[in-house]
Amino acid sequence: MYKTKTISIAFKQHNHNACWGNAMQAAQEYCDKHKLKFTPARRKVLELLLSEHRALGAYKILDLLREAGFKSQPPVAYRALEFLVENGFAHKIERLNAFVACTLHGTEHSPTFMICRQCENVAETYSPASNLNLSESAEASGFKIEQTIIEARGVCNSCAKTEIL
Amino acid sequence: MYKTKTISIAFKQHNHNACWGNAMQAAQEYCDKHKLKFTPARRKVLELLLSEHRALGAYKILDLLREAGFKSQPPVAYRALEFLVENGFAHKIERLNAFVACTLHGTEHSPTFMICRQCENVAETYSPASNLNLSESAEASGFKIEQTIIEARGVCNSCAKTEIL
DNA sequence: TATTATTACGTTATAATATTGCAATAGGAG
DNA sequence: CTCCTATTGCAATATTATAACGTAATAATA
Ligand SMILES: [Zn+2]
Ligand SMILES: [Zn+2]
Ligand SMILES: [Zn+2]
Ligand SMILES: [Zn+2]
Repeated sequence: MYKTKTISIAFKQHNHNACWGNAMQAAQEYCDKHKLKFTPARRKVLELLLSEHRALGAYKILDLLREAGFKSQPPVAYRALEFLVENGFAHKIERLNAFVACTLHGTEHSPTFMICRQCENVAETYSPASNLNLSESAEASGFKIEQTIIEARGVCNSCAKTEIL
Repeated sequence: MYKTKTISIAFKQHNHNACWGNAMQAAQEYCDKHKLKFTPARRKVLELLLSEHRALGAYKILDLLREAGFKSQPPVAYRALEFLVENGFAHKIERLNAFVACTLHGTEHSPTFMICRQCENVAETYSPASNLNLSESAEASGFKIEQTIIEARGVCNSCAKTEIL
């Protein structure tokens, strides 16, 4: 677990070990600063989500928590996930009923997810221009947008290569 | 049911009776043309979805089917919904685990939904420009987008007026 | 028409996802 | 320490969705 091997995130090569460590450290610092309790269960769930750039379902997380010696009733996972999502450390991918660690924490952002339908890796990007367009058209009808989530489904580069044609 | 009263769709005033009738007729014609079986359950579910511009959960639909004299085991609703979604007559709103009738049927479209968090009305619009931007940035990382869904959450005009401040 | 294949339906059961309620406990503020 | 609040432990339950399988209806073929 937490190998140094570079894996594809945002379907790009990167040093995932550093990626993981930076994110955990940033989370710790953010919690310290905002007096949030980064309890063992919350920390562990974030570690699990960060271990790969894939979406994990709540019950998968629950299994992993149990393996790690935590209690394993559903609320354990759901409460930790709620904390992480509320504080911007993770996002829920609605299409998958699953969760990913946020790769853009701290910045105010409307996330766009690119979800590979084959490997279920999830890349998160900003979506600045598009949201702007959307806001304008919404305002025309008096709708006030508070949050926008874009979920794009497709195939990543490496899965496309191995696809049966 | 199916009153003539104009209600807010896309959070705009319109003659919903005509809106409903046109959509049902278009669905019938599309099914005739494509040799799709527009069976009573499928028709009824589309009628229900079209009766308001709100998202309905599968079990709510199931209740309404039962009231209308249909069988009421979950597969009855899910099968009809699957048919409607597959053929573009309805969309699933993932955030709500619920379904809305498509208001842009026939046109190839990547839907954008504006979902009022208060009344749960759902307006569907195109999202042309934004998808273009997205495709470009996706291609840069080798990700091939097949489908994009944008779900914007907020408050509609009329709910905003009544909101507790 | 008879034969075969396909599609849809009826029914039961169960899986997968998520929440509620309440008692017990742990940490901080005063 | 004591009060207060946030968090946890635990049991039950709610909600959403699918699997499995036989039957009936329809379509395609002969
Ligand atoms: Zn990484
Ligand atoms: Zn992939
Ligand atoms: Zn209407
Ligand atoms: Zn509203």
